[in-house]
Amino acid sequence: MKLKQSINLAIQDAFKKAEINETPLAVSEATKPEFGDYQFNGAMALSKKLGKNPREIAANIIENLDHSGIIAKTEIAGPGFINIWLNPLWIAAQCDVAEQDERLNIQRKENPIKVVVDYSGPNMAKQMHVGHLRSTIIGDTLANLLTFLGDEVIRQNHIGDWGTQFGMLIAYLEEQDEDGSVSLKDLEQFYKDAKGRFDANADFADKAREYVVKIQSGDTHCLNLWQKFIDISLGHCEEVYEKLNVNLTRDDVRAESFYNDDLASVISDLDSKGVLQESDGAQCVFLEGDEIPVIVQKGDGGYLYATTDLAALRFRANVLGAKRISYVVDARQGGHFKQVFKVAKEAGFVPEDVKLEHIAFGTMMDKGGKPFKTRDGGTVKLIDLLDEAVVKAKAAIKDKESYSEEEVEALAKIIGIGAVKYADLAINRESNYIFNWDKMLSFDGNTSLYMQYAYARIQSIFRRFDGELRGKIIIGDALEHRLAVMLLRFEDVLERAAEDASPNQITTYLYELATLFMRFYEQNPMLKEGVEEETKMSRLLLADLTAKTIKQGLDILGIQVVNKL
RNA sequence: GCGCUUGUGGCUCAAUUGGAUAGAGCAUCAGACUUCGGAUCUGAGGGUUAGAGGUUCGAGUCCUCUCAGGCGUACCA
Repeated sequence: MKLKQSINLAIQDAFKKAEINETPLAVSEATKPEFGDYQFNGAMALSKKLGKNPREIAANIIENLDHSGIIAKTEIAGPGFINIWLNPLWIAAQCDVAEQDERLNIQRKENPIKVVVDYSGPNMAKQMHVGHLRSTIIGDTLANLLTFLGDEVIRQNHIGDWGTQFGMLIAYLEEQDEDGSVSLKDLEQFYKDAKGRFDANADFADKAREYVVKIQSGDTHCLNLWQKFIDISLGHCEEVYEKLNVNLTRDDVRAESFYNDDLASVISDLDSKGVLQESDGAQCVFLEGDEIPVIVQKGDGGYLYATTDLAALRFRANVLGAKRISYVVDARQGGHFKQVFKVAKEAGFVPEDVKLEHIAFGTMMDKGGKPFKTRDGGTVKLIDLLDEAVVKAKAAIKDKESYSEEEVEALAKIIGIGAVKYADLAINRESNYIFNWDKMLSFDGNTSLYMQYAYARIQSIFRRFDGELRGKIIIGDALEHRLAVMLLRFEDVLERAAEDASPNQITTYLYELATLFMRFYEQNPMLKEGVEEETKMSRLLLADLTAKTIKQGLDILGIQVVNKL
């Protein structure tokens, strides 16, 4: 249900009838219940243009506004706000439609586009660490969201599998003379050991350098070793994705190495476009207004990550046909992407109408506001963090006796992982955020557990209710009215979240919805004695729609729900 | 130095993109149970939105300056 749009249409209609020849401002949600459900603030803005008092304009709009359909009541307030109350019968009917519909009456986009979402992007030489968490789950949420709304989403996991370090790593792997499963169990250790060997032994170092050249020139033996290394390393990532309930598979991997053969043509194309310049022996593109150029080829002929990114942009726009390309990458790389996007457009690698965006996010901090590290200052492995979340969740489960061991295990997984993801997604992605176990595993406030609790409570009602859910929703009081309007807002929220690529708009909405439901639940009994059948059914239907909305919202965030908690 | 970015109650975060009296949670204090799941709900106190100017009907949001933090700044990714 595109609620806002429906109201906007009514306003537009009123504008026409009132012969106001302007495009009205969009309505917004009322800031307070006393102000109705929605408010129109456009009268003030028109005051100067039309040379009239805003309240006069507002009155004119209201006179011409249809009060027999969506809108039940309006009033002029303050300098010229129009407060709008929606028609309870209309709201109820819309909720009924949503409740009956698998997609909660949310239509797929009429004009879907192809969107590339580039996220996660782990480095194969190392294990995934906490720094990869945000990219992985924010990107996954965006991909889920756009898919749900009807776009054709192409997930791209741009893994780092190319570069000089791999010569050293595969040379060391070969020397270990085993299938790699043991020594590669801990990639950090393996890297350290390889580096130690590299520094201590000149012959080994020579061999490592030789292997770099060999991989890049397609030597079969070295490529096989490299492939083996990548397979094992990628396997570690997949373990993390599995635990995180993230929808990334091997099919989504389009590694740096994939673009290797395109790099020379990136340079020659830039040259033929006339944007290439030599500076200090390196091949550069100088952008207007920037002092430092984008270096695309080093003095020694080697390529850089800007080169690979340009190749990837070209591929995504032209071969994959993307109209929107979203990079979910740390905010610190903002400068890099700004430049690369500019070069890509200037060189004609990407058509003008393709939207390129850097979905930047802040750094994860510890309680003291410092970058998140282990006690001895090392990076925290993501897998360790997730395992710890499950352990902590298990400890937090009450009444463990009433569950089997498997059930506790399954429950702890969903709760623990869900808590980590929710806590991250609930925060405006651009700001740094403070990682706090106690807060994220709390049942109070805007947490995944509060949401899970609300959901489980509704499921509990339906376990007790052994009838057939029929009848229809009747708005009985102010609280039910607010709850119903909130439920109908879901699509607007999702659209906005998709537009801005900001998952926290979804979490904020879900929290408001759950809070409102809890109040409704306390105040309006369903299964208790003395509740009339009609009222009971209406309330059950509202509860059911709330549960479905929470479930769908969490599903987009990649968080599972449980029926019992 | 230059560039980007952030600054909102004691703490952690919101604020529908310029709208009305800046909202939540935690913490503090005070209430509500023969619990449709109290892991809940109701209420109270707590704010010069870092500071100073400006733009306009209207500013946490836009502009300028100042202060304080973070990050980036030519051949790593």
